Amino acid sequence: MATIRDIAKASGYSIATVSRAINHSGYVSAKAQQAIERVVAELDYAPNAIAQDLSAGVTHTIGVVLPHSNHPYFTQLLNGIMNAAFDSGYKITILPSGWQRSLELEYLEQLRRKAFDAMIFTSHGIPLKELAAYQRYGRIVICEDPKDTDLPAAYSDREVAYRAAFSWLQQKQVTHIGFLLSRAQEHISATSYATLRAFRAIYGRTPGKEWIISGINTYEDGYHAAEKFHQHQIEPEYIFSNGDDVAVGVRQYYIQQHLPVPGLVGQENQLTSKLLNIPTIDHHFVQIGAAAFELATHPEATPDREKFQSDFILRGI
Amino acid sequence: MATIRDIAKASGYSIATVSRAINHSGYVSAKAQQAIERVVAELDYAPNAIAQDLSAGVTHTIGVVLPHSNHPYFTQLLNGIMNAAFDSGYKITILPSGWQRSLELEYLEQLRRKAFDAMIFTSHGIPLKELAAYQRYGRIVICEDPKDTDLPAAYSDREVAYRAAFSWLQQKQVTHIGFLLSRAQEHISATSYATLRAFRAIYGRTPGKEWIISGINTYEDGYHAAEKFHQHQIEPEYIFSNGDDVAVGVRQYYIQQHLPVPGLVGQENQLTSKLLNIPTIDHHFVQIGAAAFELATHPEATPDREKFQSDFILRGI
DNA sequence: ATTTGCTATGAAACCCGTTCCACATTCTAG
DNA sequence: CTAGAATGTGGAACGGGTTTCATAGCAAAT
Repeated sequence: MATIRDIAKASGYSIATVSRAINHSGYVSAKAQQAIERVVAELDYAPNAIAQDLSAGVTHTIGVVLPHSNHPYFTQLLNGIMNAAFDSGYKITILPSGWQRSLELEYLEQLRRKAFDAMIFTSHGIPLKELAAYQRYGRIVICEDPKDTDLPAAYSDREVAYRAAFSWLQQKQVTHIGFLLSRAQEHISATSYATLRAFRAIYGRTPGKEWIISGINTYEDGYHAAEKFHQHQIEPEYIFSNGDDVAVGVRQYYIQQHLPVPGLVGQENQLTSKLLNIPTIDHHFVQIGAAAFELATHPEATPDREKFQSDFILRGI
Repeated sequence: MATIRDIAKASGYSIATVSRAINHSGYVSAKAQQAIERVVAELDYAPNAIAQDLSAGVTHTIGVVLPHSNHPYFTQLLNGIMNAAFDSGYKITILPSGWQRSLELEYLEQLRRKAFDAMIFTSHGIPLKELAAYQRYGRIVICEDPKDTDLPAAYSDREVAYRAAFSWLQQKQVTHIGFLLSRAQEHISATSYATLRAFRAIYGRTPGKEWIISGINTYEDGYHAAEKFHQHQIEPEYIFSNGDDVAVGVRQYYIQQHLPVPGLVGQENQLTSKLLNIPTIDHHFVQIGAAAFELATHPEATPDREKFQSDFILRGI
């Protein structure tokens, strides 16, 4: 491949002039411009992107940490991020983590090594405090409540919709509710925490442990969780699920066992809940993804927190 | 940020020795190693990834062109690619294209400029011939039949399953079949072409134009396509859909209109078809994605074509 | 006639690593 | 004891751009 020095040599101008000509940064005579352009075309020259990045000290790349690529939460966030990135000149690099500490640290290390200009954590295994410490190496945006850290964040006020949902259930005089929550390590799962807090706010009590199953994310998880409820003779009137697919998995279990299907509340407002007429919660993750991208690429953004209202979508009354 | 020259200065060794110490490439005394490591720790030094890339002439990045991020075809391919990339040391950059020629060319330009080591086109708008011409700038892998080009490819032999499906329909004495195909520009849509060819092979005839609707990819598209059939008094016994979600959209339309739902055949073997007991076709795109990644990262691979058998999954007989 | 202010150009420094190669030691085998 | 091998080290080139700064030519302003 031809380099800028080749162009300089072949055109008879200096590399400085060639650089100026190529970047149209002025101070190039019409004659020089033409001569250089001809040589560029002849030698099929294109400036090396890595060299430019090195020189500029930026990569125009945002690393997006995705623990789990099948869950709609992440798909929706990613879509939002990509929409926003579309003609921003930024590239998006996907960093699958599976919530593994070692992987997350490895990606943060890449940030330290300037492989990315910024990072977006759609979710995280390592504590926020620790994450915040890496901000000195580059901008880090998270997609949940940043708590007492100073991390920029775009996230959903999940409790708004959760409370609406529980109020609705309370009005229907539903008392026995099963909870299928996300990750097992409850202290780091904002979702699970918000769910239970909203429940407590409306119902004034805490659900018994046997009514909660954690680590539930997929259709299959939902199916097995329902099985577990059944085996332990836990019979919820309603099951509050972490995701529409989860709800559908639950439903599938009861149908296959020829048991009455309990009421369901899903999350993420996906095709499946629409299809089966299941009430759901929309956290507007596509919007949140877009907001996260903006926060990542505009370090001077103020405020650097964006909280979105979640909506409870009533269906199949 | 500290650079390798800072470390050299502070430790009293040369940058060559520092580089060797950091990369453990030998010829460094224990004393030097220790001294250098201490300074590295003190100055919080980490080698700049861009500089390394420039020096090495590689980016360890694969660009993946995705026209459409919601369709399962792309999601599955991407998952396959990411699985394979996982601990390969490669990063995956997503390049949304919407099948737009201008965008695809822009991404190819980036390849030319060495922003990626290789590219995977999960689908493409520009002709294969043109794509093939860019191979001189880097490896380009496609996910369909490369035809008469020399592009490396991982793809599904769609016709195997299509024929199985049509044979099954023929045995059931189904004669009126509606087709919901993907892109409108039929000459570049391998899927649509394969579908119709398989039909012709089994049924010995070509479906009438009024039985084919193109540009159908989503649930909503399916819904509207069904509406169109209905409005034009086209009443298929079976509708062969481009994707499970499409099939579900079709079903939704007929149900909402209180019309009998025609038989359906989906594609991609997703949750939705499982749920509604709709026969479907599995093209194994996760595997294909993984294969595409391997082809992209092993330029010397032989053969550089991998064709996967598709499977017709019979359900709801 | 002199100063000021552009335009145009190129040498050289800079971004930050890796690696080649020359040179000095220190082993090791014959 | 000595030639040859292996270890340790650093200067300098290299990867391929951008940018600063000095210099020169030339026109407008004083």
